[in-house]
Amino acid sequence: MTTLHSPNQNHLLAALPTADFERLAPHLELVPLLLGETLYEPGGQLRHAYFPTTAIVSMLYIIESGLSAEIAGVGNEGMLGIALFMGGDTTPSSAVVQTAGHGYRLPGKLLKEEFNRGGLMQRMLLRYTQALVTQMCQTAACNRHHSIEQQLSRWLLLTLDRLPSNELVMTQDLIASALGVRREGITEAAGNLQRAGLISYRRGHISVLKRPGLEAHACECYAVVRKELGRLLSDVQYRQDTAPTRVPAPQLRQAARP
Amino acid sequence: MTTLHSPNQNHLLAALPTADFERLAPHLELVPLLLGETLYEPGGQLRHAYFPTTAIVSMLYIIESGLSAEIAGVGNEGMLGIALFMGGDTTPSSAVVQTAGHGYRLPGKLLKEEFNRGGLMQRMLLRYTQALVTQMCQTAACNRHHSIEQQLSRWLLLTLDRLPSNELVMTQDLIASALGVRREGITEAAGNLQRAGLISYRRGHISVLKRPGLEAHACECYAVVRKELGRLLSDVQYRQDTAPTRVPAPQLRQAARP
DNA sequence: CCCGCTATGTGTGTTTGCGTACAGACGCGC
DNA sequence: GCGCGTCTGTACGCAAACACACATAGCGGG
Repeated sequence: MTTLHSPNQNHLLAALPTADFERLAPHLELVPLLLGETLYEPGGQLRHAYFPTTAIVSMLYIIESGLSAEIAGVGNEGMLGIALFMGGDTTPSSAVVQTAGHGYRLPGKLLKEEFNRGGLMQRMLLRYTQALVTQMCQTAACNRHHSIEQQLSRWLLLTLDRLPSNELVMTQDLIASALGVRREGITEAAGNLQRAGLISYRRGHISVLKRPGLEAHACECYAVVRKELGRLLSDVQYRQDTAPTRVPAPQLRQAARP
Repeated sequence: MTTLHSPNQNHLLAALPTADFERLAPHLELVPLLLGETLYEPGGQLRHAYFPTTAIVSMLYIIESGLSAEIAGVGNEGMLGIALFMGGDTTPSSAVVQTAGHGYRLPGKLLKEEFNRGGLMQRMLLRYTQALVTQMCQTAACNRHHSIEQQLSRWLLLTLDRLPSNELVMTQDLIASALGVRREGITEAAGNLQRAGLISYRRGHISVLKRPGLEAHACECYAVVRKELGRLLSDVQYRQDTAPTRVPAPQLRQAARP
């Protein structure tokens, strides 16, 4: 019998040394992450760290006027709750579930303790934070200089990389608030991509038809983030025992362009 | 006799426990940081960490087309070279001196060693990184949603907070590349601020005349960053011996608005 | 003191994305 | 299988910022 869910579906958890993992395992709680659910409120205390397995969570920054901007996305390659070990227990950004699925959560106190042991877990978490920072930088520059259509392409590709299928369940409204643009802007950009035969759209479901074409439409930002994520997280050693339930290798695929 | 320069002018160095500081001190090298000088090239190896004292350094992200976006600014409240202890020895962003002055540099290897001791230095560096991340998030959102004039106001205030005087030496061209906009955009925005009597401009020199007015012109982003920086770095304990040469207290002033 | 470099001011036309408004269309639940 | 709520497509006018082009002015070096 195969378990449907396993902490090892998350790359960070799967890369923990056996001793560390076994110490944490009893405290890992499987939680369903519902579409649109808010994991962190801006300014609130962080009670848990989340390790997504099949879900994707978006780190959003919301300004006074209610407008938002996505800072970074987190899938099974990462975790949420960086601030727990960075100090200061709160984040200024909110975390919203972008693709429904599951994840494991760990009481914040335990994550902090584990981090402070200073072992491999610490190294991995810091390395991951660095990858996250890279993503944030690229997003910031992309926001500034690239068109909505390019940004949409980038976003679709990054999201797709975190999913097993080539279809994503997602309304244009949600995408718009992730990219920090109007819903109509997404309608138009998505329309263009559809007319170009790259994607197909149907009320809340987007299928990517021609991935290479989409990559050509996207700005360089996609390739850069992909490459950096690969570089920083590539040398991770997975535990032996993860083999059975392990996801089909680091799920982020190779970028097509050099 | 008073020394003109001292590592204690940098808040992070000034907050190190005596034992830690004395271990590092012999390796701290005072370097002049020239206007426009590039400390880090994107993708290059990080040889040194920099602790600005009187200089201000801008972390810039430059995209393929040559356009840029400022990620964050670093003055004597912080340091450059985060990636050294986060893992992966390189940064995707470049670091450019925005206000000439001085700083101390430390061989990267030593910073890493010190970080890995896991003491107060580690806690401080992580805490500072968290503050930096906050700044990056706010900048990203600000890029997306606020006008050039608001962004310019924010930027002037943040820069001013890191300087002893109310004048900054800075061409519109440099500001433009920091904010990732056209030079003409800055000319226009600065013209408006000048006509409003908030600043005065003269070929490479900007004086802030009415700080409160400028704060009113700026978006919320300024106040948010200020507050968060204060919160995260406020509980720092300075060493006794820093008293003589110490800068006039945490130089970041209190935000005017609540 | 003058020259030349560089910084700054200004103008025109164009593009992108925003705000608003509304019509149709899909799909879920009853 | 019907209805309603939500999602999607489209259209208009507008504002912000862009690209490009050029005129002027300050400052430092010779």
